[in-house]
Amino acid sequence: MNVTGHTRRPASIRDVATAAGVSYQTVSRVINGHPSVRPATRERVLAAIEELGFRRNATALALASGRTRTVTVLTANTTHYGYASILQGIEESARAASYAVGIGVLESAEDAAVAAEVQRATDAGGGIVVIAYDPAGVRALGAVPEGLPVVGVVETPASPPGGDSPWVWTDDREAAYQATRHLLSLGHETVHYVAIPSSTRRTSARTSGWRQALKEAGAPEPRPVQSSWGPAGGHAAALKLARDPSVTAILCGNDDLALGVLRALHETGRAVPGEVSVAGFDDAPHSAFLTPSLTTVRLDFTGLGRAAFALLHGALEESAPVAPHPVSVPELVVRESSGPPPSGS
Amino acid sequence: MNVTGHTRRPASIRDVATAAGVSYQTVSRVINGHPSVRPATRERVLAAIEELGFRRNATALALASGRTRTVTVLTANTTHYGYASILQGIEESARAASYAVGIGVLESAEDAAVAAEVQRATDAGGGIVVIAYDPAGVRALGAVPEGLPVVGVVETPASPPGGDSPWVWTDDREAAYQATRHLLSLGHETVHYVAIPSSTRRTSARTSGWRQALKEAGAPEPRPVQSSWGPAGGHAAALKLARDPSVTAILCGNDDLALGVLRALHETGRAVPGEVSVAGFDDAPHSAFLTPSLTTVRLDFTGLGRAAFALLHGALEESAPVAPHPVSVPELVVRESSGPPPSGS
DNA sequence: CGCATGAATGTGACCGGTCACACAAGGCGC
DNA sequence: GCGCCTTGTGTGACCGGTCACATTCATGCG
Repeated sequence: MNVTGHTRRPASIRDVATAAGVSYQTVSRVINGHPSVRPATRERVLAAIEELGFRRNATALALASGRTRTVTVLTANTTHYGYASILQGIEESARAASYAVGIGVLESAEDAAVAAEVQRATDAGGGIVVIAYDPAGVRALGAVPEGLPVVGVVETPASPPGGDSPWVWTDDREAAYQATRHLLSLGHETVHYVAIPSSTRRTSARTSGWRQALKEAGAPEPRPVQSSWGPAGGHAAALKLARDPSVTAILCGNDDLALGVLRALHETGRAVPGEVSVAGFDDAPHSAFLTPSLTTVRLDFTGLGRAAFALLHGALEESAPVAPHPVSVPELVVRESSGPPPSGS
Repeated sequence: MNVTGHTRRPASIRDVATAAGVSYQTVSRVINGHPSVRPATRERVLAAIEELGFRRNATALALASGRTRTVTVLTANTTHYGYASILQGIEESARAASYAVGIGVLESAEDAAVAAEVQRATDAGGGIVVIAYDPAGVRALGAVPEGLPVVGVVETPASPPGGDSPWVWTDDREAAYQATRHLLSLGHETVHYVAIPSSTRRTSARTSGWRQALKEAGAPEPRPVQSSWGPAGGHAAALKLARDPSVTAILCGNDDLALGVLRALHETGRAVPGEVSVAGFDDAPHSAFLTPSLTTVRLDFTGLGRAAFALLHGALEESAPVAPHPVSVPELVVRESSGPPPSGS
C-alpha cells in the first residue's frame, strides 16, 4: 500500500511541462543541460521536476536516441574468482559512466546455445563484453556480428595488438615466465606445468612463458599436463605427477588447480615445499590462507574488467576517454608453497 | 566492414509488412501468435521475417507494453562464492523465461550510494532481486519503494513466512543445528562459534541453530566470536580461540572463515582434527580440497537464486508458475576437519 | 433474403522521450 | 526603421512496437 493511496504512473516530461507552464521540449532542454533556456524558466522546470519526482524514462530514452547505455557481459560462469572479478571491474566502471550492466551466462559451448546468447546480448543494444577464456566464450566472441561494439577479454590477442584491437588481456606470458623463473632460481632442475584448457588451438601464453623460462635456463621441458579448470583437475593431474620422484616443482594454470595439486601431494605423502614446490596463477583470495600458503602470480582481474569497459566506452562514445590498456603488470607473490628442492635429489 | 557493404538499420515490423504486402499490425499479430491470421498470410509474413532477419526490438517492446522483462540483481559483491552462485541461479531461470538480467553492485552501505543504486535498478524497470546478507543489501532492500516487484534473498525472513512474502532464504537455523549436533556427537564438550556479521540487529538464524543444539545437549554456551566475511577474519578470531586449550570444536559462519581458522590453528600448532575440530558453512568448491578437507553444510545457492527468480516471475506475470520456495534442505558434509576431541582432554 | 456474427485485416493513437524545424522577441548594424 | 542574427520557446514527426477500434468480407440463421 502506498502513502498516496495507489501507485501512480511516474511523471513524464509532459507532466512536468504542464506543471511548469512550458512545453515538453523546454523540459527536455533543461534535463539535457541545453544552454539557451532562460534561468528563470530553468528554475521553474527544475522545481516541477523536483516536486513531481520526475525521472527520465530509460526505455523511452533508448528508443528515441538509439543509444542504450548498456553493456552486456557474456561469460561461461559467474562463480569463478577471475570471471567474477572481471565482472565486478566492468560493473564498477559502467556504474561510474551511468551504464547499465547486463549479464548472460553461456551455459554450453554448443553453437546454437552460444548464438542464442549472443542474440540476446545484441537485442539489449549497447555494447558487449565477452569473457573469452574458454571455448564457450571464444565461440561467443566469434559469433558476434561484424560491426557491433564488442570487447573480448582474451587469453592472448589473436593478432598484433597494434591500434585499437577490441581486446583486453593480461600479460600471461610474462606472469608464467616470472613464476617459472622463480622456481628455477630456487634450484629446481625443471618445472612441470599443469595447464588449464586452452581456449584456442594455439599454444597459450602461459605455456609459452613457462617454456621460454625453461629454455633460457637450459632446463629440460616436460610435457605440459592438460587439465581442467577446477581443483578436481589439478588433483587428478598431480596424482600422476606425484608418482614420478623427479618432479620437484609444479606450476599450475590457476590457483584452483594448485589447490587440487596441493591436496594430491598431501595424499601421496609428498611434502610441500620440502619435496615438491607448487605455484599457482591468479592469487585468489583464499590462496594466502592455504596450508601451505600458495606462491602465485597476482593478476588484476578487476583492472582488466575496467579496461574492457573503457575500451567499449570509447567505441560507443566519441567523448569517452580512451584508456590505453592500463592493465597492471602481473606480480609474483612468493609464499610457503615454493622452496628449494630436496637436497638429496 | 560488412558483407552487405555497410551496417543497415535493422528491419522493423513496417519493413516486414511492406515486404509481405500486409499491414504492420498483421505482422505484430504473427509475432505474437494471434490466432486470427489466415495461414497463407502467416506464411508470407514469416517468410518476410526470415528474409529480412527481423528481430523484435526489445526497447520498443518495453516502451509500448510497459513490461521490461528484466530483473536487476543488487548485490554488495559478485566475487563471493555464495553471492555469485545466487546470481548464476537467477540468470539461469531468467534466461529460461527470456528475461534479461541486470546487475548493480552496492559498493558502500552508505545511504546515498545505496539509494542511487536502487534508483538505477528501478529505472531499468522490471523486477529487482536484492541479496540482503549484509548491511548494504539490507539497506537496499529497505530502500526499494513500496509497490515495486522485489524479492529479497535474506538471512532470515523478517516476519512470519506465511503467504507470499517477497523473500527467499535457506534454512540456516537447521544447518547450524545439524553442524553443531554433529560436532557434539563426536564427543566435544561444547562448540565455539565464529560468526559472520549479522545483517540485522536480531540474532542470526545460524547463531540460534547453534545455540539450540548446545542447549539441547546441555552444553555450555560460549560467547560467539563476531568476525568478518573473509578468511582474514576467521584467522584473527581463531588466533584468540587457539590460546584457550579448552576449545576443541569451532563452527564457522562460512567456509572462508573456516579457511582462516584452519590456517590460524596450523600456525599455532594445533592439529585439526586431532586437537580441534572445525566445521564451515556453504560447501564452497574448494572446501573439499583443503588439507584437512572441510566438514561443512552444503547450501544450495543456485537453487536459492532460481527460487528468487521464480517468486519475482510470479509477481510480474499472472501466468508464471509460482514455485513454492523449493529451496533444498541444507546437507551436512562430513570431511576430515572434524573428529573426536583429544582423549586426554 | 436481410441481418447479426465472427474472422481477417487495416487505421490511428499512444508509450516517453529526441530531433529538426518554425517562430516570436530582442539587440545590433546600417 | 528595416533586415538580420541570436536567443528562447513551441510544434510536429519519429523511434518501433502495442492497443483499441474501424472496416471488410464470408458465413449462419431466422
